[in-house]
This record gives sequence, C-alpha cells and structure tokens, in this order.
Amino acid sequence: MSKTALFRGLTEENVKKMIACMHVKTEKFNPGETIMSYNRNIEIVGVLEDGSAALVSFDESGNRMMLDLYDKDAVFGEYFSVCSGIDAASVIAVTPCTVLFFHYRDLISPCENNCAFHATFSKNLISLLTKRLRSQASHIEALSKRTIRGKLLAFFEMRIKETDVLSFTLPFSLSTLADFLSVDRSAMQRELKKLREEGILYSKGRKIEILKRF
Amino acid sequence: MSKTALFRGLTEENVKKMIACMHVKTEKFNPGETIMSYNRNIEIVGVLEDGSAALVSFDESGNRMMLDLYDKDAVFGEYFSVCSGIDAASVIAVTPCTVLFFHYRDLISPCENNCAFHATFSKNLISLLTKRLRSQASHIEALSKRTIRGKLLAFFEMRIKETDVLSFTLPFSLSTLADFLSVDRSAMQRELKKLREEGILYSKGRKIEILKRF
DNA sequence: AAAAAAAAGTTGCATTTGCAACACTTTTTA
DNA sequence: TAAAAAGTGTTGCAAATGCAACTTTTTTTT
Repeated sequence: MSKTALFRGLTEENVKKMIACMHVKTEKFNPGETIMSYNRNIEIVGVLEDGSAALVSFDESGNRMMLDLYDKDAVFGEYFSVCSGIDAASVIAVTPCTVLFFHYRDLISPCENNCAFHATFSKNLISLLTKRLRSQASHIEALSKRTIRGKLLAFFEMRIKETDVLSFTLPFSLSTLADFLSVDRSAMQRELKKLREEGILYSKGRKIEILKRF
Repeated sequence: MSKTALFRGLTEENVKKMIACMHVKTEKFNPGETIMSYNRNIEIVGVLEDGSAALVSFDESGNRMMLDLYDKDAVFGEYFSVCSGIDAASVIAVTPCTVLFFHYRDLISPCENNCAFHATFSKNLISLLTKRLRSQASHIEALSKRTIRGKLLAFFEMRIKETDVLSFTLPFSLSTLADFLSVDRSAMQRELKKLREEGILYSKGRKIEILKRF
C-alpha cells in the first residue's frame, strides 16, 4: 500500500489514517495515457508510486518538448511548474504508472494533532522535493551546453554519476531523448555517429557504452 | 533580523532561539563575489535574505552558463544541484547580497521539542523549495525552445506572467541573459533587432517592452 | 572630469543544426 | 502471423546560430 517514500517511517496504521484524512486517490495508467493536464488545476499534486512519466509540451512549430522526466517517488503538478507558455503541458505515462493524487494544501498542512507523525511526513516531502530540484538542475545543465555533443555527454555523465556504470540502456526512445535535450533527432543521431567514430562511445539503439570520459 | 520567508509566522523570540540552535551564520557579499563554490560541500545550504545571485559555471569551450538565478528567499546549495560536470559551479552575487547559511541536516530535522514551531518552519521551507522548482521549470521551458527567438519570448512571457506588466528592465545585463538562455550574445542581439523590426517588441539596452503577444 | 572597463550593438563568414525525405528495423496491433 | 506503426539510421541542402572582429555607448573607477 505505502510503497511511496512519502510515507517512509510511518506505521501502516498511520498511513491508512492519513490516506483517508487527506482523501488520497490512487490511479493506474498505461503507457501513453495522460496522468494530468496543466490547465489551471493548480492545487492537484501527483506522486508517482511506480513507473515513469514525462511532462510533455509542444512549441508553436509542433516540436515536442520533454520538460521533465519522472521516476518513482517524483512529485509533480502544475503548482510546481507554472508554465509560461500558452501551450498547455501534460504529464504522460511512459511505462505503466501508479499515481497517488493529493491536494497541495493537505500536503503542506496535514490534519491537526500528532506531531511526530507530521514531522516525518514533512521531512519526506522535503526530501522528495529536493530530489526533483536535483533532477531539474541536471536537466538545466544538459540544456545549457551549447552543442548537441555537449548536451549528450552531459546527459550521459549524469546517468553515470548516479549509477557508477559506464554502460546502460536508455529507459526511453532516442526520439524522446532528442526532445528532452531539445535538439533535432536526426542531428542528434549524426552526432552519436561522430562520437562512435571518434571512439568516445559505443551505441546501438538505446544501448550506450561510454568508452572515454573527460 | 528575520526578513526571510523561512521564519515567517514565528515569533521574534523563537527565531532567535532557532538561529542560535542551528548555528545560522549571516554574511554579506558585494556584486561579483563568490557566495558558495560547489566542491562537494554537500551539506551547506544558503538562503538569500536579500539581493540577487546566480549559479555560474563554464563549459569546456569557456562559455559561461547561468544555471540558475536567485532572488530574495531563494534556497541554494550543492545538495540541491549536484552538477554532473567536472566544471565546478559557483554561486555569485549579482547585486549586494545578505545570505543565511545553514546545515542541511539542521534544516530538515531541527532541534527536538516544540512542534508547532517546527511545523511552521517546515511549511515555510516547503514553500521556498516549491518556488525554486517553479523557477527552474520556467528556465527549462525557455531553454527547451528550439530557436533564440523562442527562448527570448518564453523568458519575457514568464516575466510578464509574474508581474502582469508588459514593460520592464532586465535585472542583469544582456550578456547575462544570453548566458542564461545559453545562446551567443551577438546572435541574441541580432534576434532582438529582428523582433524590434517586426514590431513585436521595443528594446534598448536592458529596457524591454512587449508590443505583441501570442 | 578623464580614463578605463564593461556592456551594447553590428556585420561577414564559417559551422552547426534543423528539415525533409528516404531505407531499414523493431515493436505493436489487428 | 500479417499488417501497421513506431523507432532507428542516413544524407543533401537550407537556414539558423556561433564566432570573430569591430564601433559605439554606458557605467565604473581613479
């Protein structure tokens, strides 16, 4: 029931109480399904209990932008994004997802009494928000590189730092990666080819192996 | 003393107690001075009491990247960033700054006892982290536009959304804006000129006025 | 108030990137 | 299991961007 890091350190009993008190709703989504649309529903917050999802938007030319990628325990919602654009964004399931839905106000000031309880919950929430800040920061770092090569290598480097493994399979398609890095897919493939030719990495489809680091 | 939103809703007395208990240090910085260097000092957290600052880094070609911009009440620190790159980042004062320094562990689990106290504090912290998430999200949205024009307009649109005013003066130089949007400064100026010629905006130096919105 | 430094503005040219249009492969659906 | 759809890989060409070099303006320092 309480697989979420948000409830870590709480007793089964307390979790049940909280879920009832906060009117938490659990829902499941298949890949491609819309988990949430950002249309001024500011107060709804989602927590990814399981699966992976993405915050997707389109620019005026129809280019898809992956504004954010969500893994287990990711906290998301319009309240945390407030996109400038007219182009509404949506959270879309990438793999099968289980999502908990909260109201923001319940999340930050849960029902009265019972201090130890709430202290733990708040601490968990802070930890999850911090995780999201880190994730966004590394996205910004990749996007801030001036070249496709720089963006790719920054993205790969970040994965390596997380897992300490030089060889991995992307959890999404190369098209999705191109949209995450905001570059043209074919131009990105061209750059991947160059990187292969220069012996900097091996790649085939979603399989990547870094051979030289800087 | 307690101008920070972090202490909002707490009595003067409690704030004093907390500052002592958490070993909070206050320091002032002049424009251009380094507030914090990201060299694995994971546990130190800064809160901007006053002024504005930026998270600055350089890529291998020497291009400056403004990874993040901090205004009053911004929470920052390596714990919230964990940059992938070898190129260490630094938080640099843009205007004169007053900064509070905490230890992360104090921040998330403050000294024992006194519940209402901590609940308020945590709520404040959550609110500040949320603000940072929003700020990063709009940065990502701007960076994700495929063209310089798109990036500029996304950035301007975000400012307008915040303040509801179509005319404003940038709080930093155009060079800094170019580094924030990760584009070449002269190419950005060229695009600004085009936007002027097309009657989409008026601009002179840091003064911007949006004439047409989409 | 003069000198120095920083920022803004401009332009030609080289390079990178995006676009379009394919062929080929893998995965999904009927 | 055949057909359709999605994803991968490639290339020529056009357009956007970056780079370099410079002038002019504004701000800061002495």
